[in-house]
Amino acid sequence: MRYSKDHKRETHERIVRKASVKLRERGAHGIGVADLMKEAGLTHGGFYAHFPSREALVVEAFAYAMDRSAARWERIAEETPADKRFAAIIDSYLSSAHRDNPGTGCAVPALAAEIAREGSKTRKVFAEKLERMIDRLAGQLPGRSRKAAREQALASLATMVGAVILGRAGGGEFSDEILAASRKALLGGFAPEKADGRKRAARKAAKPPSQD
Amino acid sequence: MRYSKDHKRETHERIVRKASVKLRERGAHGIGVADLMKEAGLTHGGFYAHFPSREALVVEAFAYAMDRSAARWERIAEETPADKRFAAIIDSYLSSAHRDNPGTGCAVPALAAEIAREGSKTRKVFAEKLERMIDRLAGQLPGRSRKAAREQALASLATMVGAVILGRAGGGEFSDEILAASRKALLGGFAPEKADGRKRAARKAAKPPSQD
DNA sequence: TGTACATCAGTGAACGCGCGTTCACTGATGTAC
DNA sequence: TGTACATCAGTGAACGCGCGTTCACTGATGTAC
Repeated sequence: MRYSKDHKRETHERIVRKASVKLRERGAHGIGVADLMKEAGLTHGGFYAHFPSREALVVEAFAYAMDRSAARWERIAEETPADKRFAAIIDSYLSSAHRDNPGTGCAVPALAAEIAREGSKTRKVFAEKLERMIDRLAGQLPGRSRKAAREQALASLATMVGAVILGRAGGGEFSDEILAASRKALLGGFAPEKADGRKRAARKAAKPPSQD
Repeated sequence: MRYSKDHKRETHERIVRKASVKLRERGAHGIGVADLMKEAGLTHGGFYAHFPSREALVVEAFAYAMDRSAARWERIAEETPADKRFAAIIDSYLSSAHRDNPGTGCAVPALAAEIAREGSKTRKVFAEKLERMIDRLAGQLPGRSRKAAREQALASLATMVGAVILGRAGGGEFSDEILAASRKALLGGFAPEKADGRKRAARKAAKPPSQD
């Protein structure tokens, strides 16, 4: 071998990682192959040494982002006492930081509507990754039957995803309002993060926290 | 005037109406000017006699669809006893018929994620139309303070939008499951439409019901 | 009422640009001896 | 250890296609007289 054993794999992963950020920020059709490669510090010609098509990268980057989200939830669960885990996930998901940084946030609010229009292969990847996320969420709801926990996880995820999408699209005052109302609905009135325009602006300027 | 007074206005409206269906089905960037005009029975060259740019049509078609959704909720409210109005809207929104027919359904789950990436002018139109929808929804929650009704309407809308998006992207068994779980969460266990794969297929084949 | 004229909604060819993809080439690095 | 060679990750020019937009033209219809 002419390059270190892992060289190509590392490049491949770097492309996927950088692409997953840009795709969440700009949408599945919002950025071209040349820009995607530039993000990874390469030129566009080399792209096809790593992926059979642009579409293949989109699917891989999307799957990567969803795995990161599930992993993040696992990490939050490890770091939090059992009875506060669900609330900790909700608070993180419905934070203004998550809303304001789609590139490092959950891929579902950023890309699910576009996934719905893709072929069955892409949708299948999505469905698999989504199951993992739901399992992680349902796992933080003890003292219920498996069925009841799953039901609550599904409905909670719907609220979380809808709130982040609406918050991002609406902007302004409304944007804080819908996060707060959704948090309240999911956690029963507990609302640690107050809506605050200045705080929002400050967070936006700060280094984006990872929500992966 | 060479043509009947309303001729141009009628054509304009027909383009907007047809475009609003296709845009909801295929996304804001999923269809071209030529196809959009073809839908209205015209050729692409005439487009710029009606709209300054493709973008302008997208905004207009989007606003049109959201107005239709708010109007639809008003109509449901008129036809339903006061204490069942909220449930009637939820049931309609979280139906498999709505999930399976994005083109005639609510524009929010179809297009909100893309709206979030548009300029402030588009986002402002979205925010205005969304307020109307929220008012209509909050209006069906009597016996609460205005503030409490609005909060519940916001959180409910988040759940509704998230459930339809996830249902569309996920497909299969999951798709019925998330609608049912969300309905249960919003209405407290009342679930008139059972998850049923065959029924879903049958509805899909049938003429799409309007969810506008 | 009938005829000549004016208007403009709509047509369709053409343009320019961006983007996904291809391909001949380069040069850095590992291997053989 | 040092040198010649082989490999292939990455380069960048080029191609072809689709799409938004422009524009000269058409022809249906209303108006003037």
